Amino acid sequence: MSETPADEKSRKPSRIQLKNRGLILDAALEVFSQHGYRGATLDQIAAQAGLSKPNILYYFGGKEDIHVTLLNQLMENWLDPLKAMDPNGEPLEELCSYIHRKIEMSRAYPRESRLFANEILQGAPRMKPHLESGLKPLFDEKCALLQRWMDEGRLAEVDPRHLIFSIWSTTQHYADFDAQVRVLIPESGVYDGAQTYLETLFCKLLKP
Amino acid sequence: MSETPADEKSRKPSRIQLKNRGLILDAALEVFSQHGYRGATLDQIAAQAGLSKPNILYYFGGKEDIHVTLLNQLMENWLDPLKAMDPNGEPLEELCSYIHRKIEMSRAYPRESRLFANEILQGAPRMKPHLESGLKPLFDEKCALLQRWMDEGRLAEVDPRHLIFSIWSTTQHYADFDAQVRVLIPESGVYDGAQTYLETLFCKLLKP
DNA sequence: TAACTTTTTTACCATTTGGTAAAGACACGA
DNA sequence: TCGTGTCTTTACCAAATGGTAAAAAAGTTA
Repeated sequence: MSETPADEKSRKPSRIQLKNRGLILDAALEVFSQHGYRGATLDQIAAQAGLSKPNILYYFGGKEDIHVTLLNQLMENWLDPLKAMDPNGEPLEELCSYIHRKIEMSRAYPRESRLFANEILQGAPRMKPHLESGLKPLFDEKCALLQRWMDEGRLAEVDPRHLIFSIWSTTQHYADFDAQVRVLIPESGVYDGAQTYLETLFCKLLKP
Repeated sequence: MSETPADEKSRKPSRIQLKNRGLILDAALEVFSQHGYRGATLDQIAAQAGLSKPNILYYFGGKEDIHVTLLNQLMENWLDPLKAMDPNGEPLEELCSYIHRKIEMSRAYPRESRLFANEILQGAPRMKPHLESGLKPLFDEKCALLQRWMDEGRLAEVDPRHLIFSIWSTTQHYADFDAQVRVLIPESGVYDGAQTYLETLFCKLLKP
């Protein structure tokens, strides 16, 4: 009669379940984003969450289950800024605000960025399907949109695919390579400088 | 009387030592670059190298020793392209050929790029000293050079530090996020497209 | 409060992992 | 070919790791 909370079928999660699953996912995000999947241990996650290891396995089916849950959650939020690029907006404006959102995400959610980076670095073993089914169609759609804007002469002509790559890489760099950035630019306010610089970079490139 | 080959003092490494240390380092590069330090195992490295685990520990002091050796080796080659930026050259030309060299390294040495990315992602625990003593001075020097060029009106004015970051991130992206790039651009010839795009990007930005 | 369910802890276990000891195989100069 | 030092293998080990069973504790509800 009783069911594991992790079970899809379980009716409504109790207050305690909600709280603890949240604690665990947050702890796991911390640990996975720092050490990658194989480098992270359940003990570390347990310690970070302030729970015992068996208690964690009461809420999740196992290490992999936690990781997959995190990646699924991530994928949704991660695509949002790109989705928000409006086909009916002003091209340059849309791109600038896309860049702006991406930098903001890098600043606000560096752990998520590193979790993603780790997964891709290691060959995306648990995420390739998601990339193909979720990211690829969106990517193609937005590439087509950019191409249309270029054909209409509203943006300078460049390869839209590499354009998107360069936006991703430059913005995520500040989260993913934080350790390096901190060494080279000890002061704070790095993100503000990045914001200004990247806006210039892409505006100069794309102004028709 | 006999000494470990790993010992600094050992006279000259024998033919066998040279070959096997090479095999091991190459195997370790493969494994570490894919799984990060904690995710890699000596057994994997041993299998990849075609040697037994104890045999590997005959040539290196331990897992960490191998990793550190790799990182040291890496650091040298990694700084070369930046070092090669000539203060007496033509600014735009120097920067373009720097970008060119960086892309070539991304194409030719993706494992090295991922090894580095992994280390930084995880907070650079074994590399922070190197970053401070090796990279930082060079970075500052080249930033000053770029600033001078800008002051002389030979380059457009931008923050040199973010300029360098953006060159690093865009070029290394193709090695580090290879798994993602492959999903989104299945064809070959990605690097040629990147070369063209990035040259446009930075030329438009920097043309005075 | 009594009965029942949900949550947490304690005590384990099998496997993997980094590493070692010591015997055996090999290379090579005298 | 013999002996000496170099290299490799076999057989281990202690610690760490993902995971489980089952009892104890804490909530919840009638």
